[in-house]
Amino acid sequence: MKRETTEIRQEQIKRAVLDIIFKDGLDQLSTRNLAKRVGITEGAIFRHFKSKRDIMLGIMQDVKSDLIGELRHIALGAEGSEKRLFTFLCRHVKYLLENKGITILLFSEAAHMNDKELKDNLHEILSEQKSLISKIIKDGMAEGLWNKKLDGDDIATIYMGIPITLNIELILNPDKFNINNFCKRMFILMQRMLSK
Amino acid sequence: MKRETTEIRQEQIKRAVLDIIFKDGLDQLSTRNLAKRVGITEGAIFRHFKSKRDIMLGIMQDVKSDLIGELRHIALGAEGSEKRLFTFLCRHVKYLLENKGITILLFSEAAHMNDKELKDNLHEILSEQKSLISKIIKDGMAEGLWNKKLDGDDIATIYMGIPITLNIELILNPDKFNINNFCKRMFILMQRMLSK
DNA sequence: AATGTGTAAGTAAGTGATTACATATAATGG
DNA sequence: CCATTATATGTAATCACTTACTTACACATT
Repeated sequence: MKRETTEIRQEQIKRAVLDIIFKDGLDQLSTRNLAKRVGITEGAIFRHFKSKRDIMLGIMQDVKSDLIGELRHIALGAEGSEKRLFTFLCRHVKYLLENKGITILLFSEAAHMNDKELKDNLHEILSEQKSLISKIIKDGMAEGLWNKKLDGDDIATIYMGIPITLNIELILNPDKFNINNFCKRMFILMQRMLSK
Repeated sequence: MKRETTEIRQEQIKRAVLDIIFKDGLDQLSTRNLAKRVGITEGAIFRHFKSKRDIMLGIMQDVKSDLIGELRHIALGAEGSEKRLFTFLCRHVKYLLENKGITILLFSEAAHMNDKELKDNLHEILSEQKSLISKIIKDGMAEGLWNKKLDGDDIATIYMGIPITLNIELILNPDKFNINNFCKRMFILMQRMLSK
């Protein structure tokens, strides 16, 4: 009967959620399995989170503060647009690789769309990413770097597909998919799309 | 007690699956709700499919024969690569718009990855799409239309993000998202990416 | 002694699937 | 052509099981 503080348990539980999702699949994400993975009983889970839904909200909150926080910092930074776009993309990819269950969790929430708060959170996360990308692109156009006639939103749409596709490949093709320099390779294609 | 043939019921049931997924969300997809939507009882569902899993397999089979069949026909057709790429993309988008639950269904199967047959089906669907795209791109390069130095697989990766992103936008932004000329707009960006 | 963290055993509700039985439609034989 | 038998499609009730969550109680730390 090892005891830990709620703070520690909460982190362990959120970690376990992502771990289960990526390694065992979404259907294995029950409070039973979650408890087993953390090494406590099911009841203890509810000592640290008032509901399963609350765990999900907590994870989304982490994404907002960790990932979005960093991405915002990059996008609004002082570097040139080209550098910012590259750093942004690489940071984004890195985060997804370090938190492999995140994408599935987010999109499963989109698919189970009966919870307004969860859906709003996801919407906020994605639209913020998109608008940060749009910002970088607009800056790059103003700098005279990229073609001004392009629609920034369309570019952002294409951009958003990259991390999602990455995650799907990671699930379906964990061995075969070439992850080396992934962000660099994608960046080059984005650059070509944007060029004058 | 209206009676219909198994063939008709099977179609109705598969339709209802996609309808429920897109309109009510994945968590509403129970055999109970399915029966209600079709207008029969739960037991009757199992008269026409031996399991819920079999319904999913049936839908995947439809995707393979309908969508993939058409895409293959386009990709391997006699038109120029540029025309084929455009037609391919537009057909792909059109299919997803007409079968709005499909993407969610497919990727939820990827997320619940404990069923090898379902996962293999999904893998087959996606990798076939990718290789058809790669084919078109390779042809275009051989025609001297596009930059030969580009990695066809990377382009295909970017391409695959387009339909997925489309579907996510449809769920999260059903009103705001601009669907007009979507395939044309995406095609233009693809073209820029491919250009010499 | 008080408080925070744990456990074991429950709950009600929902799941996919099966059962025994009913009835509509088609096929058959006189 | 009609009565009878099969067959295909339907229903209502129920199955065993899983789910998220709760309760009553125990024990560790301070």
